[in-house]
Parts: sequence; structure tokens; C-alpha cells
Amino acid sequence: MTDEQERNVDRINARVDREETNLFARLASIYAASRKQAQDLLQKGGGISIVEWRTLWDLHEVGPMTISDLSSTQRTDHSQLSRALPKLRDKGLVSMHQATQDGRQTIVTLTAKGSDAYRLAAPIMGKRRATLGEAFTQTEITEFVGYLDRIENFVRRPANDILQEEEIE
Amino acid sequence: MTDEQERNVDRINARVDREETNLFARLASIYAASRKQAQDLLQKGGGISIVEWRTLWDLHEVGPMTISDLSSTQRTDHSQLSRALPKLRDKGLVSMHQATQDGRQTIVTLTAKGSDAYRLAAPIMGKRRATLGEAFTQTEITEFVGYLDRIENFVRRPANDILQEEEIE
DNA sequence: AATTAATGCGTGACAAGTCATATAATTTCT
DNA sequence: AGAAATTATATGACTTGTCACGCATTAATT
Repeated sequence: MTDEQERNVDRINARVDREETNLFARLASIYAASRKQAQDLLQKGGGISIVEWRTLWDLHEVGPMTISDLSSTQRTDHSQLSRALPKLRDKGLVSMHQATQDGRQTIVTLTAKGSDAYRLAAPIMGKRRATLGEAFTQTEITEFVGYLDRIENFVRRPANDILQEEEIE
Repeated sequence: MTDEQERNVDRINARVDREETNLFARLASIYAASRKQAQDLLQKGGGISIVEWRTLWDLHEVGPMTISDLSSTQRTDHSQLSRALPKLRDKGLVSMHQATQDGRQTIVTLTAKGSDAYRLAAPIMGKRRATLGEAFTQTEITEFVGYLDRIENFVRRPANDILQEEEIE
């Protein structure tokens, strides 16, 4: 038998090209690359994880916050912080207290050691943002963010909403 | 003691607002939402995973492919396919053969049952793309993809490359 | 005051992605 | 031909993200 599994290189290349405009696929791979870049940079900035960096940054910028506050500034699920914070506390970078006004809340505060860790990573991550700022003008960033808002609006629509959408001509 | 952990709501809100223009953070949460939307849709389209859907789609579009081919069309690491494919084979949706021309390669082919699974999910995922097409004009998609190309170009730069970049005035 | 509802957080289970390393097959180089 | 380098795939270990559920605390309702 003549190896009927004919692998058609032209069609494969065409497929690769076509998928370049698939926004969903592009988002996935770009995000993955972005995450890896951040991890590599943080490796040189004290060896902290992305979640840890975001937390130190937030706490440095705004002062004490609850876990829910952190999850909303970071646009992520609270469970991620719920797991990361005890490690940060054990490393001595943050302290955690039950809030007196509302016993359900946990107030997270940066320690002196946490500030040191922030100062170690901050120049590197700042350099990253600065370099990005060279690649895009402020106007472009605004326009890009506009597109991100629109696609976010789309991907947050519930599945049923999309399926019930009327066909257009 | 007067609960010195003052949680400043204004600063928290300011931080949330400011992070709206943080492209890295936006990409992360948008990608996560996109993935969840796809998972929800696929749940209604036969209960396959995202990796499985992409694979069935690729194989349907281009015919037999190797694992590397699949990872390049999907812009993802081959290890992901290496793990997903045996499951697809066990479900009877694809077949796998060692290539005769190059014994290192594995040729993956859609089975009849795999085509059925594709046809079950395809209308739902097609509807998703169609609905996205209503939210963006073709020109906008092109412009958006241009921004994605640029940020991809940036996030794929090695960490050292970014750190050695000269400061600009 | 007592129930009920809502909120904040912890945790288990899972998906999707990465890398590093190992092994087998093929190519290239001397 | 034999050795060395490259390539394709498999696999273990890890991170980031989700959801669902449970428990404790607070707020709202009757």
C-alpha cells in the first residue's frame, strides 16, 4: 500500500497562515509568551513568581488590601491569592490579619522585607513596561486597549448568549 | 490599637482603573475568559476539550498531519498534543501511524467517528467566529491582528534583550 | 430575635500551557 | 562506514488559571 496518509504540505502551510488571523488562537500563544517573558525577568529579579510579583506591586502601590481587593486589581480568581499568600507570609514578605471591622476579611500588608523584594524586582519589571512604551505610542496603546475592551466584552458573553444570537444576512 | 491596617478604598479603585491599561494583565484575563467561553461552548458540542477541538478541526481542514504539524498550526507546544492524542485515539476519533518515510514522525488521521465529532462541534464553534465577525469589521480585525503581531514580537524577545535595551530620553 | 441570604476565603479537582530531559530515528560530517 | 548532530516524540515537574463547594461571618428579612 502506498502510504495513504498523504501529508499535504501546501495545505498545512495554508492552515498555518490562515490561523494567523484567528484571534482566539493568537491570544493564547501571545499570553503564553508574555507569561514566560515575565517569569524569565522575575527570575533575575529575586526569583519570585508572577502572582507574587503582582501582589508585592499592588501592596506597594496602594497599601494594605484584602484578598478580594487583590483579586480585583489583578483581574484573577481569589483562589490564586488564597494559595500564594501563605507562601509570601512564610517568606516574611507580607503579613496577614483578620480585619477588625469585618471578620471575614483578611488584611494583607507589605512587610519591610516585602518592600525589599519589591525594590529588587521593580526596576526589571519597570524596564519591561518602559521598553513596551517604546514599541507603542500612547495613542496606539489607547487604541489597542479599545480593541481589548471589545474582545473582552465578547469573550465574557455566556455561551448560551452566543448560541441564541440571531444569524445576520 | 486602632487597626493600623487602613485599607484605602480610593487608592484601591485608582489601582483597578490604572491596571485597565496594563496590556500584560489584560491579556491574561482576556485569554482566561476566552478559554472558558470555548470550554463552555464545547461542552454543548460533544464535551470535547479545547485541544481536542483544535485537533479535529485541523485534521478536518488539512487531512493527515504529524504531531509537529499540529503543534505549529495550533501555535502550541508539541507536548500538549503528545498527551491529548492517545486519548483521542482511545475514543476512536483519530488514528496514529508511524510515518514510513520518516520513522520519527507520527501521522495522525481523522477517523469516520472523528469526523462525526467534528461535525457535532463545528456549528457551535463556527457560530462563535461568526458572532465575533459581527463585533468587528474585517478592517478592524486586520488592525487588531497588527497590534497582536507587534505585541507578540515584543513578548517573544528574550529577557536579556529587554534588560540590555538602552534607555531613551 | 431568629431565619435566611450574601460575602470572604480556603481547598480540591481540573485544563492548558511551559520547560527540561530522555530516547529513537534520521542526517550530516569526517 | 562510523561518529556526531539534529529532529520527532514522550514524559515528569511546574505555573497560572478556572470552577464548585464548604465554612464562617455579616447583612437582610420577617
